[in-house]
Amino acid sequence: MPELPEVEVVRRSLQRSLVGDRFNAVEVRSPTLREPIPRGRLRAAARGRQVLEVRRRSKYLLIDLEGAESIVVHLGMSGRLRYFETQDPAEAHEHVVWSLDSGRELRFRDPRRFGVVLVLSTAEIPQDPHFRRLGREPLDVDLEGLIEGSDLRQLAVGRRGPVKGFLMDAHCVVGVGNIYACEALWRAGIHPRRSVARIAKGRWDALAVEVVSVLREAVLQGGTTLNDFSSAGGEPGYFAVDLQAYGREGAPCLRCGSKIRRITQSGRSTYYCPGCQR
DNA sequence: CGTAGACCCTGCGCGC
DNA sequence: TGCGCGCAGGGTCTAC
Repeated sequence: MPELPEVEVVRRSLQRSLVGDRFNAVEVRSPTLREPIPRGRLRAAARGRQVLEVRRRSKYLLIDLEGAESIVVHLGMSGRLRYFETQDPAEAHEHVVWSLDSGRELRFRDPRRFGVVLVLSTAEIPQDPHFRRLGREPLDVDLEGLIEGSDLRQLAVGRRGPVKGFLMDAHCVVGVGNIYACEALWRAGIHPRRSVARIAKGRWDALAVEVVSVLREAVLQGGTTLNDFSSAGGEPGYFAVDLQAYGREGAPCLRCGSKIRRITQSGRSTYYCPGCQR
């Protein structure tokens, strides 16, 4: 479900309506997601603590609480984090349900259970295995600025293999998943199988520009809803209509008219235009 | 060190 | 209608 834009959209809706609210209880309904859910720590963190801020690092949501602890949520492939009224009927696969002082509930639902829910102290976060080796935020305006061609080129030094895998490797650049990797490469006119060792300086620049623009546009459109993605308030995203390569196998390229092709790379579908991606 | 493949898990749409 | 297959937005571990 979620790449950087979708996680960012959820973050923004939580930031708007969760900050200032207070957790008062949590119910853990399944023992394990991708990792065991830390019941005890989650319960302690839910006891009367106010939400100070909701942040994002890579595809992780960080719900900062009083007491210098954060509830950390990763949505995996099928995870959703949404609030509900208490009387709203429960759906299948609601693994964690928090109740809030406002009377609402925050529910984490994840049929495939590739997601993660944990609690970390502020001090633990940078050292934690989930965060320690993460790469560059492409849209981090405050700290490092937008990602540039020179950043990508440096990150790719010593690497081999196709550029699509490089873009999707969170140890290099975070937040770019299968959809936006395909879209950025289409926009930049770069073949997804091209080796990172064979990309000229100017093309790295173009790629960085397109990574930034596709992610930004997707955030503005509320993310990409293919199946069931929604913000924390339940609104779908509208970027799917702007996808120009992903999911368009056999359809004409919107730039050159060639048929969009689907191939498999590292077990994931790649969509690209054989006519204008080189 | 880096990369490719298997694997984690459930649901959906398709062809038969 | 029912069944099997392939596919799905992520990440980690293992074997090379």
